[in-house]
Amino acid sequence: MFSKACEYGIRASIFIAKNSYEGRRVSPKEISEEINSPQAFTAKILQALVKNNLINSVKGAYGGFEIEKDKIAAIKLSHIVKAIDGDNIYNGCGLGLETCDENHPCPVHYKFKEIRDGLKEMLESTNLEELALDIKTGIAFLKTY
Amino acid sequence: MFSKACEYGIRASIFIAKNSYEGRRVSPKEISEEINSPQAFTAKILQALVKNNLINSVKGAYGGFEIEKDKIAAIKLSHIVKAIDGDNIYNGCGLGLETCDENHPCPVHYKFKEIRDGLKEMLESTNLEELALDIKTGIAFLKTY
DNA sequence: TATAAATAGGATAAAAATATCCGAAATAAG
DNA sequence: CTTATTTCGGATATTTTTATCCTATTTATA
Ligand code: FES
Ligand code: FES
Repeated sequence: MFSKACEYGIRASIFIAKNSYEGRRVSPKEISEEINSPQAFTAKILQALVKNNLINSVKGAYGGFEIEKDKIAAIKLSHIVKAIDGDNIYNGCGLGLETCDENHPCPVHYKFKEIRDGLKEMLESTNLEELALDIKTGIAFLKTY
Repeated sequence: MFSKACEYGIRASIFIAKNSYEGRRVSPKEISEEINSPQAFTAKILQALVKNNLINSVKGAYGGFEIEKDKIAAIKLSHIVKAIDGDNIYNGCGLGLETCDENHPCPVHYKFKEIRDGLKEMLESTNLEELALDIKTGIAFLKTY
């Protein structure tokens, strides 16, 4: 569904959000340990999120990654997915035709569009605040063990 | 969403189904031209579908690929997807945790499960017959141009 | 200002997905 | 039986994704 990069990006963002609420910046090392992802690769993804203004980075001693508290609720999963995987998932044809065009539909167009729109709606209506809260309260997890 | 291989596999299957209704076997060459896919790669995917008993191959002169007419309606998209992409799309965690486990859910588990189950339901309730018919009547297409 | 601690970012490497090539095996028809 | 045709399947190549490594740059603090 999503690329590995995107999966890591979402998990990392949730972890950063949780820590930002607690007033702590986190490093790629800590992040990758907590979400069980390759450190250097995760760092690259964080760079992309910074460039897209979804998270903040602070260089130098006592630096790290954070998200402004009052921005957390405004960051939707859709923003993260779009920043990393682009918007093929929102607009692309399910059978891989060059463009998804209602005037020249593939055989699964109408059925697929429903799923795709459902996913889009879900990603657009889910924000980092609620997800971070689920981690904080311990009802959800960012790694298997 | 699906791999290229899976997209080609679905498009090829629909094309084969349509031609099987018309009593014609088709070659990888004709298939790849009609669905706009790389020929040799498509041939490999067809082999996999044959091994999974979803389509039939006939070697030698006047051979080609076909689907028994009375099997076409019984072949669901879900069978093709499972044969090529496996069942991660049906069971896998949306955030890439090793397993999707209700007892140890990721933060998007419940929201994601709904989408995933919707996709599964769609793939399981869509068969090759209806899709081939849409191609035959010209209301849907297997390539862009 | 010097030092230590961090992220940024370019260069590479490894793995997986996508794609091509070619000879072997099978089969229909003459 | 021979020939032409066609799928099968192994080997290889290319591209994309995933992952690692190392140096430069930035910044807080002593
Ligand atoms: S044309 Fe294929 S999903 Fe719209
Ligand atoms: S645990 Fe992530 S989708 Fe179920």
